[in-house]
Amino acid sequence: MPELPEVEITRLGFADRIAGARIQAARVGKPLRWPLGIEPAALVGQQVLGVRRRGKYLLVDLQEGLLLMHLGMSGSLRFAQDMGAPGGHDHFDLVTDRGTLRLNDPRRFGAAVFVDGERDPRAVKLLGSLGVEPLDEAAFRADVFHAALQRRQSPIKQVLLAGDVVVGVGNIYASEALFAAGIRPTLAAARISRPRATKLHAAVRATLARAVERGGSTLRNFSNIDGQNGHFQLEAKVYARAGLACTVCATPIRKILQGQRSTFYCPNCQK
DNA sequence: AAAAGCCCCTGGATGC
DNA sequence: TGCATCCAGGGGCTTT
Repeated sequence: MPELPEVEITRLGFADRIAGARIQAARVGKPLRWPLGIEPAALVGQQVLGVRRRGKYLLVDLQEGLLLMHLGMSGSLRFAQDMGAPGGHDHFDLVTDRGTLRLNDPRRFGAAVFVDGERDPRAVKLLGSLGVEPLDEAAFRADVFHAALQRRQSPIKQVLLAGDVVVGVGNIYASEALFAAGIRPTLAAARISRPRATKLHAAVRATLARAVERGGSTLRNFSNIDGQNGHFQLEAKVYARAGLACTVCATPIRKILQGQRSTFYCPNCQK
């Protein structure tokens, strides 16, 4: 579900509201991808310092340690004062004096994991091999991006998705960014010229930034911290548009499978 | 090191 | 209506 824009929209929605809050209780529901790694009761009394994002992970900084949260394919977070009783898909609650942070995740590919810090082995394993942040201008450089692509033989779509070159680009935005750059998703990354890599670099940034502006995409489960849907899906040029006319040239959009994931592209606009 | 497959899990849409 | 099949914003882990 949630790619970088949706995770960032989620973060923006509650980071300021939860910063400074005191944890009063925590509860876990059915098992998520990984166990919390600490007794929920042991979090009580801790203060929440703030919320950062790394790729598609949220890092909730506590006085001692931090909480890594991931939304998986179907997760979403809510933050509210009067949260009410947890439903069948509410699998983690962090109750604070400012409100309750609740993770709802039907498929349970998401997670909430407590670690001592970013140097905790568990954190290193999850965050240590992530690529650069696409919206960080200092970190995401066109020339470095091109050089990284030169070392990869797999199709560019799968390199974008892998997250070890650049993070946060999921299945929707990979297709959208490649369309914006006019690059065929099946093209081997190493065969992309410097000018085209530069164009893709810009397209990745622009696509993600625009999606954040529009509140992310809502296909099925995603809603922001207050339960509202995103709107970027309405602007998708190729994703989930198989058979429909390309908005630029009217050629039917094609759908293919790459690494068990759907890819959408325009066979005329993307070479 | 890189690439390719396999899973984890639930629910909605589609087809017979 | 009932049931089987397919598909879905991810990504860690194992095997080549």
